[in-house]
Amino acid sequence: MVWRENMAQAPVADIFAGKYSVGQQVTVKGWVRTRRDSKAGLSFIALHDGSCFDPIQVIALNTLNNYTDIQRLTTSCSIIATGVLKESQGQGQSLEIEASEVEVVGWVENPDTYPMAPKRHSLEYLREHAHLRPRTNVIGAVTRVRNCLSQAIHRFFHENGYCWVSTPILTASDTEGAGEMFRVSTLDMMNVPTTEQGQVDFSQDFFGKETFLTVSGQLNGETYATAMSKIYTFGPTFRAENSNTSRHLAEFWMIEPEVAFADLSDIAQLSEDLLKYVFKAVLAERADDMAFFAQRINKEAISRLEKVIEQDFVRMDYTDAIEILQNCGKKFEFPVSWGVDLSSEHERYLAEEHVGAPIIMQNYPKDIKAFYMRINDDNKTVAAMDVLAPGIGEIIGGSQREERLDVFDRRLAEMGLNQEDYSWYRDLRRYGTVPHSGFGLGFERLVAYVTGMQNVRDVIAFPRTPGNANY
RNA sequence: UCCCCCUUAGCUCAGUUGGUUAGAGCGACGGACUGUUAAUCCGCAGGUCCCCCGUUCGAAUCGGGGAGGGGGAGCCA
Repeated sequence: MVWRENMAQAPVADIFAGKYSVGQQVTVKGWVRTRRDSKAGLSFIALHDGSCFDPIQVIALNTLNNYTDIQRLTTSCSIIATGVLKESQGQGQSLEIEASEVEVVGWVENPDTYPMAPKRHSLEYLREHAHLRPRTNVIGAVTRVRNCLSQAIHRFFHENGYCWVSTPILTASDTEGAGEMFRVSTLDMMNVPTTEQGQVDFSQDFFGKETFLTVSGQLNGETYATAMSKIYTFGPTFRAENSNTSRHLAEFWMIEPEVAFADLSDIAQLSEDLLKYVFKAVLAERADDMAFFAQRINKEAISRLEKVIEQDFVRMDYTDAIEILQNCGKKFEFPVSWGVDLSSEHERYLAEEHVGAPIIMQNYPKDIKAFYMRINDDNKTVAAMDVLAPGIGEIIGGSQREERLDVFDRRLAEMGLNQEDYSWYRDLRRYGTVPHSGFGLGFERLVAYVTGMQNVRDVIAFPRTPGNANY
């Protein structure tokens, strides 16, 4: 064992997992959630250390020499408690620690104004105290589930022979078409160098050209997929869009698998397998946190995941979806006809009412999709797919990529894009081209869907949104 | 970027057609009680009614502007 078990500190999760036996001496380190005093001459301290949902109960007898201090403990004081692990005499918990020593490491000054009172707070309020909110039940649970999902995603890809590629965050490619980009520059903004034409002279900038934060690792990912066969990226992504919704962040994390010798149906199946795998992992590994979400956030948090794991995702062609929407007898704010992009109300109707489960929507009109998507034989649609989840909407967007150089060049020309700007991307089609496909999974949307949390700002540690980069 | 809503105690919110001293619950604090479990009971403290300007004898309340927050739409993941 490289990492020796630290006998001086027992994670609360390990205690509840039975890694310590009753009668054994243990030391726990963490923060006070609540303290209750009994006239029987003892205090009950609920201590949490983030390792699991439940706090451990520490019994502090009034025979401790610092018992008067212990009676002043309030929420979030940090303590180290050592004592014997015992079966609890009270209801509500199986195990507790009868402390022989309780060291107060850090007090909470002025408990009256400490922002995280032991009571229910609104999620909006917690957002405004983002540095203290991980100490709460909700955000602690979100944080563990998020971690569980991250680990499960890596495990899924690893077990299936995928290679994790870290694609660049800084990019000079401003032609990715996925949205507004953040500029990255070391130029003196008070004294910007200009060209003779009066434009900003980016040749004097750090990289000698205009650079941005990435909006997608896909194009880079394709280069590695056409060598390593199966790759994925998992990293931060940036969009400078002025989006103010519960589903958008300026900085978010995205998982982008890219697979050579794979067509649209392969990638659709991959998305379904991946989601089911991570759903199972969360239900198995974070039952405690999921029970909390089911109790307090969304009654169906667990049952709907169980249901989704059981059934096949419904595959639906865009063209069929349009027909369903036109014939469903429902009035939509935006009328539906073949060629229009589906809006939230349409996607929500299909996923939540018509099907009641995740939908894999496929084969969209080429005019509403990106330049790199593969043209279908009908010459009207492209091999694109979106996974629409009930309650959250688009969670995955992907496609088969256009691998035929002549078709690709024609598409570029149609869209008024320059071949020179895509020289290395075109090379992939010139040198040993191969059908390949991939998708992007919005990680925060995934965490929100799994937990039932309604706003992606509550499932990332420090959300960045227009007008807000605090902490 | 567009539409709508909100801002009153540490937190969540009431606050009548504009009227004198702005309320409740929770939290905090003090006490009672108790192998308790955001426990219960009693008590106490706590307010720049988001900011600025205006209308008025008088503004938490009405009008204008600003700031912050939320929901929805679009963009997308």
